[in-house]
Amino acid sequence: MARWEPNARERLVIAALDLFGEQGYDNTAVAQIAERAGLTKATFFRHFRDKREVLFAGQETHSRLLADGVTAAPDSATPLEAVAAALDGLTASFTAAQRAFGPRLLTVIADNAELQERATFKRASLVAALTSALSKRGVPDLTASLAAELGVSAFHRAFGQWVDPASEQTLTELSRHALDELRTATAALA
Amino acid sequence: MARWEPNARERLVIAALDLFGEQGYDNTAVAQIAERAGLTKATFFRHFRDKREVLFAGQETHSRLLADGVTAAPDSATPLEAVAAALDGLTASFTAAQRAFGPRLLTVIADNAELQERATFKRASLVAALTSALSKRGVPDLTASLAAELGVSAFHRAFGQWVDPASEQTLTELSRHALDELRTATAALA
DNA sequence: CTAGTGATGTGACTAAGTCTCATCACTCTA
DNA sequence: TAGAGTGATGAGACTTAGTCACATCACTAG
Repeated sequence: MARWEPNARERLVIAALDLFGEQGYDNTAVAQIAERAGLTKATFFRHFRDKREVLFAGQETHSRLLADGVTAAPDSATPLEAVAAALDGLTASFTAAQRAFGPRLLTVIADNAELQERATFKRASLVAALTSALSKRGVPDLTASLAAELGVSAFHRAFGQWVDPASEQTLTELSRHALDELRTATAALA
Repeated sequence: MARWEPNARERLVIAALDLFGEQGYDNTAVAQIAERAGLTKATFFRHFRDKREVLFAGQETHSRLLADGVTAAPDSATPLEAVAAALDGLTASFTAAQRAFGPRLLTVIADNAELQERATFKRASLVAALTSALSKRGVPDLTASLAAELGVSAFHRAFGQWVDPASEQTLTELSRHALDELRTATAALA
């Protein structure tokens, strides 16, 4: 038998998602989340910087995956091709569990301004990570940030579709398709 | 003589900017800001939703200006031309006082993660306002959000340059130029 | 068997943000 | 001109996010 029940972090995330769904984010205290997970408030804050973060844990990993994907792309790849490669790496990392929790997660976030703010910031962090990785390949600043923006847009659109139980395509497929659409729309713009 | 000293809101903004600059955002309590402005904590929160908001007041106005600018653009205007017109309207609304406070404002924001998060969210609100105004003109979704993103990017780049005391160009000129550069970079992308 | 070590609990503390009620200076109206 | 609003403010209590110092406890390495 373990010293403590394992997976404290995961238990906290699930408790939080459940409670936010049942009562709303504002009506749920951190102490209550911790209690449902069999822990205390202090332990919650050892795992997450703040109350919002419990729904966004692990996003640093996504930034890393994107950056690594860009770095690993062949020198001959155009900026958008490097972004596409990075998206393949990122999307491949998603699990069925993440898909299953997706709809509830998106609903809870959509219902609360604080959470939308955090989500927006996380999105911007992904863009920044991609931009910086592209810059290191010698891509000019403006081009890099545009390509990064397209990549993250594609990912978010794809994630929204993937999470729909009716969807039958892979997250990777959806993401490639979304990036293609965005590239086309971009070409039509200028 | 007035019932109360006028311009409570403005006094709060200035007190906050001063104190954040002197002591840092985290080391400044709302009660302290209110005190320096000759008011109390409760009054502060009657003027601003939260502590961050004191540095971002009036941004709803910017969203409205952008949306109105897009709506007012001639039917014949392309999406990017409508965005350019909206930027002209927005940038024309900025005052010398805003330019003077700019550097301190940007410094304070750059030094604090909470404030960066709020700034990112405000930026996203501008993009959303522009996107929605473009959609109402019949611009397809993807095109609308891309054009909106370009517009807000241009504005932010321009604002950063304008606020530099060494700069001699108008905010409007800088913004037009930034949008041109972004359009060019976009064309090179696809 | 003992000295760590790392995750957790405890409880006190600060400050953000909310809320209710009182005040006060001015305005409008009879 | 008295008296009834009115709107911005003050006072102060209250909840909860977030921090911190210190204790505990179960396991591990020597």
